[in-house]
Amino acid sequence: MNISDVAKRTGLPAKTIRYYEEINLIRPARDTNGYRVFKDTDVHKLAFLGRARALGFAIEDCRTLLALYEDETRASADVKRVAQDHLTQIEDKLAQLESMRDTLTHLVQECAGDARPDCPILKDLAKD
Amino acid sequence: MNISDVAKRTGLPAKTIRYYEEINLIRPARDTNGYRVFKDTDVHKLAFLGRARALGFAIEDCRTLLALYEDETRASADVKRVAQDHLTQIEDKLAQLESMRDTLTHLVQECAGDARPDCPILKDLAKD
DNA sequence: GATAAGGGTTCCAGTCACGGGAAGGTCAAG
DNA sequence: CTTGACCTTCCCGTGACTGGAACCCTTATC
Repeated sequence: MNISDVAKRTGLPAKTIRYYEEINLIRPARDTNGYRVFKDTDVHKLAFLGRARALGFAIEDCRTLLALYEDETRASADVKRVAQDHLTQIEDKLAQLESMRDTLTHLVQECAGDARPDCPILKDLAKD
Repeated sequence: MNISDVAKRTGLPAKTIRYYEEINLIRPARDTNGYRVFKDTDVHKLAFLGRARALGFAIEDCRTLLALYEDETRASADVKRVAQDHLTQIEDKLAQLESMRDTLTHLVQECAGDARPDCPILKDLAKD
């Protein structure tokens, strides 16, 4: 299978697939003409990576998860720890964004949004 | 005032202040020895920028907001639009993160997290 | 007068996970 | 034989800094 077929199947851009090879997440074979040749296992790994990325895991986490996936003697605790750490980071980020949203929502509501220069948003940003 | 004093006052790292000068957000004067010399207006601008960044505004938005702040004939509608657009982006990001959090929370709960290899997290990532 | 500490300066490289685009090789169809 | 759609590698740019090297300036101390 060539790269564009794999891209269609996995939903990943070809660029991304090449990048994943470059950083050794996958190692597709090569045809005599230099084209990458993907086996089902490659496609499967890429789909795995795509889903892990969609859950927000960093590339290095994805590498770890893939290694755990391929290690049949893994402990589920190792997987859980990676996921739990990531979940904690997401929750931190959420709290931060919610705080921003709350402040911004308030400021936007206060602002008349007309032709006059008076603006509580700027006033807040410029407060001493 | 030298850069480290400004860093203390604004809470911004000196590196960041130099960066803001490099991209022309501020233009501090220079002493004969080459040191940056910050006036109160510079410090004020930097504090403004720090607060805008803390609300998640992109640097280019900060540039716009600063320009609006300094333009006494601005329309508050222009400020509000920038803030509203940013707020919308934050809400999109929030929805995305919440979706990740929900999925991850569920998966983490399902995972035994013990020495056995069986793991619903990996199972989910590897699903067809 | 030498030196050391603690400022300051510039410049370069790295971060993260790709995306865009150029230059060029390969393949199947008409 | 050419056209068009593939494929390849390589290099640059993204955002907003951060770290570090190499070097200059000032002040205090020995």
